[in-house]
Amino acid sequence: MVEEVNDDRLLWEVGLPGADDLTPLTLQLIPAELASAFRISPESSKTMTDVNRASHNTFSSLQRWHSQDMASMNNSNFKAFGEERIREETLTEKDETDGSDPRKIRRVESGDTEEADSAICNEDDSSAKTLNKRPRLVWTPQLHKRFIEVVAHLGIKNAVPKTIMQLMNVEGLTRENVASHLQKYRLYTKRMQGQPNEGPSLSDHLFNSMPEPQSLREFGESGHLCNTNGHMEMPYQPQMVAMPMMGMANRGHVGMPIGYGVALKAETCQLSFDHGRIMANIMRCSLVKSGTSRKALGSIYPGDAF
DNA sequence: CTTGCAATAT
DNA sequence: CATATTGCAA
Repeated sequence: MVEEVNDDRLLWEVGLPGADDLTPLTLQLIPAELASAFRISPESSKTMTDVNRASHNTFSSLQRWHSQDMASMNNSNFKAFGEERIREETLTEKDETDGSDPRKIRRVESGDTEEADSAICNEDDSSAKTLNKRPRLVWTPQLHKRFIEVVAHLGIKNAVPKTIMQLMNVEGLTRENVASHLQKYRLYTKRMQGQPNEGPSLSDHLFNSMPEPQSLREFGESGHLCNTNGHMEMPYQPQMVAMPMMGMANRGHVGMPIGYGVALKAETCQLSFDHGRIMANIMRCSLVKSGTSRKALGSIYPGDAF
């Protein structure tokens, strides 16, 4: 899995919109007002040459960076994400175009698809038999962050397992997973209120290592980030970008936070690395109604990783 | 049917 | 310890 990152093309193929999904170069992509609203500098007309050059530069940067920091990438973040990724790929299997309930994916087949599985949960076959069990979820920092963000954006009122699960939008994540984590999280926060700061309980690494959600909204809340259905659109698509970046990509700001049920669909973007952060300059993009394209490069909302 | 919780199980 | 399950009462 990880090795595939070495294939440059993969970076651009995995998860990127297909040619048909993209707005033709000839079209004006962002209305002036929208552009200013999101502080996207006025678009100078780009030619195919510009686009290609940008792509090339990006490749170069990535390659340089990749080979240069590959060593340091061998640690926690990277590995943690790798695990998460495997899980998602495993659970996702084929069907990725909506449909069906991920919970039902109880691994009906029995022949192959073993490799990933066995790595996580091997065990004897005595009782295993046809009982294909979903590997236990690992709440990686990335996942937890996602969880925290969603919980923070929902009111305490709405922060219930089902809703959280939906908003997290992580393939394979079940309501039970969230419920369990939520239960634990609540205990943690409660315990933290009583004893504001105590000995860094060597336990809750995850919770403790993370800044508490600033605005735990008391009420339903509305406005930004929520569409008329009361749902937020912020797909979690870790497989979108080359893996090595994931550990450090957080907090990279791309233009302006975009909410209001709108997602940024980028055609090409140029990435650079600054102080360990990924800076992305979207050269061509279009605003799409959120939820229409799960394959969009990414939806951006305040604080989201890119 | 979903939640929240506590007790258990893995 | 971290998660998953289960049983029950809202």
